[in-house]
Amino acid sequence: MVGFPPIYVTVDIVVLTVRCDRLHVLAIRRGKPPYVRRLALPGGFVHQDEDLDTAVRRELNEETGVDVGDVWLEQLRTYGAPRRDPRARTVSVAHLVVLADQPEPEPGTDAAAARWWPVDELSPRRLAFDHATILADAVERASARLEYAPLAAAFCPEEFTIAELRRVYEIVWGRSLEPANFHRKVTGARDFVIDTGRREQRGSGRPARLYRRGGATRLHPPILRDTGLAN
Amino acid sequence: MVGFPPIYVTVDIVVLTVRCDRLHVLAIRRGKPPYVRRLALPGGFVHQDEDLDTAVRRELNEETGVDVGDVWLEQLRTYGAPRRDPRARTVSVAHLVVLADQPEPEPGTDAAAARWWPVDELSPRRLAFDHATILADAVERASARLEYAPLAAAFCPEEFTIAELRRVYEIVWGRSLEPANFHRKVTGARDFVIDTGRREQRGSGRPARLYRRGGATRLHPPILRDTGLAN
DNA sequence: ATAATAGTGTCTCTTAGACAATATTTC
DNA sequence: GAAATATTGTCTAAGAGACACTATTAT
Repeated sequence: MVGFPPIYVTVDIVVLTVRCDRLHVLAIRRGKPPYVRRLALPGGFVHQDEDLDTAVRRELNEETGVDVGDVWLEQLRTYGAPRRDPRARTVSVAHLVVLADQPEPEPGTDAAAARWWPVDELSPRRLAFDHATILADAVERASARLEYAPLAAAFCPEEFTIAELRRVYEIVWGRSLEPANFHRKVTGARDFVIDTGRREQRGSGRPARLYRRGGATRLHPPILRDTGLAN
Repeated sequence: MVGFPPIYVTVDIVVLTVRCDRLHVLAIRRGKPPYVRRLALPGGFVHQDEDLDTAVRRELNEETGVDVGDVWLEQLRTYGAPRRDPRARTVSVAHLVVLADQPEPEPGTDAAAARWWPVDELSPRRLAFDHATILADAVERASARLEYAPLAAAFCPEEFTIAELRRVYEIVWGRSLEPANFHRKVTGARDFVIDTGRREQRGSGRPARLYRRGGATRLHPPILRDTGLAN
């Protein structure tokens, strides 16, 4: 292996959630150069004896205090432009994590610097390194996953109403969906959501049934975002 | 950056093509341990000043003599289990490359060891490292891409008939498609294929129109593989 | 009763899929 | 003409989308 200068391997983590009807991402304000005072995605070096997703769970816990028990976690893609970090050659394996709405990270811990930011307020200039690209790729991935995978439920609490599920689609896709058709679609798909039998009453209007996430790994047929405009 | 032992970063490349009506992958017989005489995917170390896809193109050219001008190249995913290579800790960024049928790699060159293998003849035990997993993931990715991306044309020569395009789908998906419906679908999708005006005559039967790949990056609506069975 | 939200019915239009029919070539 | 393959026509069924309608709660 001589002659091949080693490269630092890191993980970067795009943690998405929905709060106050907006898509949010977890980011940390940098305290030192490079990119002082800019925002960065949580992440860090992969340890010598650690699998990639193990590193993701460890960093997430260390840096943000997020409990990473049973969350949506998938590898996004790897970013390796030679000068993406001015200090040294690093290759970063980016991951996507999706959570239900969480309280703000605990103050007074290592996680204090981490905060939720509305994604649409993060102009590319506010982010360090190539993190704007990574974030954009993550949002696009989440958008695409909603079409045919049970990702929306990962944005919701354990039990949720169909309207809550629909709001996730609407917020991530930035368009409204027909409540009636959406309802039929997701309740009709086999094992996509499971009726708990309970109901929720939050305000005016007829109380909605509460559902849990079903065991299906795919939604078939998918809910397509567009009507061909993207062609 | 002290305290973080560096990790070797490599690229592994799954080069797929269709020859003789079967899906083939380019693989190299290993000459030394570990995994002597097993088959390995082409690949190698990422150089210090090289982007990831630059490394892919360089390795592909060096190891297989494949001309990597205008081919389908996409990043697949990154494999980083701590002991995936018994010699040292390596993280490999796997890529998918799709080509039209090529001649056998040139004998007498560095590429001599590389050969095309029918994918369905490569039992996991014949492959080195975690390359069986990578190959399986690559085939699954290609399968999925065919549904909504113009990947099939990458398996075909510059100009192709609709029947050739359909054969790609049939071979990768392992099922037959209705020629009439497939024809309507792909010729009807905007900018998916472009009629050259020419025709090809290869044997008996009415000569088929020749098409080129269109500029569309998406096929909408997609051609779905299954009818919900995968749910 | 009215407002509000949940959930169902129904209609139309598009598309997939099956398969018949036609077109154009070689033998 | 017979065989083979390409391409178009036609029918049916499923699903998407629009929207009317019913159900169940709070005020």
